[in-house]
Amino acid sequence: MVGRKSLKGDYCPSARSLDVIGDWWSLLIVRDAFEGLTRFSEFQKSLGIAKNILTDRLRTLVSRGILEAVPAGGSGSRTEYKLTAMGRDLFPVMVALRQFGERHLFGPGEEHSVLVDREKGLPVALDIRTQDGRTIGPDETMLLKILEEE
Amino acid sequence: MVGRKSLKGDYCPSARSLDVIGDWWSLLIVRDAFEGLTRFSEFQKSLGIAKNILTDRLRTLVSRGILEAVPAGGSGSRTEYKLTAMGRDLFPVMVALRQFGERHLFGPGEEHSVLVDREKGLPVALDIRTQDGRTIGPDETMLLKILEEE
DNA sequence: TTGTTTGGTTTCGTTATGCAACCTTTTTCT
DNA sequence: AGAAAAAGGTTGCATAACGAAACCAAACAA
Repeated sequence: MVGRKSLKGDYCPSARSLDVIGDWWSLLIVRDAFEGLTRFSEFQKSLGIAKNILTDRLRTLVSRGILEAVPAGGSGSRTEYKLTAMGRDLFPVMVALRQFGERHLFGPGEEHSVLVDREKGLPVALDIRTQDGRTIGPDETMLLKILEEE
Repeated sequence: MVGRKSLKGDYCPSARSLDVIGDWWSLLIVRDAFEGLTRFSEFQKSLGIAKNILTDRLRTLVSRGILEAVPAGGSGSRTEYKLTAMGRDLFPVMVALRQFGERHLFGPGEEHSVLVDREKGLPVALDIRTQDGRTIGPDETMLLKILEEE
């Protein structure tokens, strides 16, 4: 292996995103961060991830601007890992993954957690829309490619 | 390693989704499939992935119901890999990743491809909304957890 | 101040990945 | 039809990523 391929230079935004958070653990860490976990041990307990790997992933997520390492409130002190503004912008990705899972990955009658509107307690919806408000699917869209020149 | 941890049994739909398409290559293959690629060689050329890995990923995606292997039109014949209905339901995930990338992973003035409404040619939007139509962010939501019993 | 938890690092063995060579079946060219 | 090329893989080997467990220093609690 010459090293895992990097997609940094790809013109496709999805590819670049995967380059940043496409790792198997990274999005799970982000998911937990959305649920309020901040400490090394919390992530480790929640995910069952090896400590050396968690160390690496947290560092990477921090270096990429998804998480920030802030000194924990106390005196000493230890660090807490919190989502940055950029990290919070991953919310739609998490919701999209969730909705896919809900629809396809649970048997009938099998229970799962549900993301709800805090105010009314009703499940949230995610949709893709045109500028004039129509909800659309993959077939009603197309990709406008930009060709770069040297 | 006793084998990569499986999240199949997790009650969190996001986790299960990641279990199915959280692999580094899988979502890139799905992305290409959304762009109309169907053949082994097309994916290989587009992604620069090693052939043995591509073989493995295509098989896995088929076995999980994301892609289907259909005999190519001709006489012989070779197989084409197409998104299933379930696979097409990954569209919001792709769009969410794309929007994140567009917002954070390109420098100002740096060009990238854009997903547009086929009819009007305008960029599409993705948003998360309550049942009564308000667009909301992570702070206005909460997770309703289901505790399973034995 | 002694012990315990937190937040790691190190070592080592296993798994995943990439590369290149090879192979068989289609398709294309003549 | 026959030869050549391309498609669609498979195999073997080298290396990088990963996981488990042991170890360790700084914080914190008693």
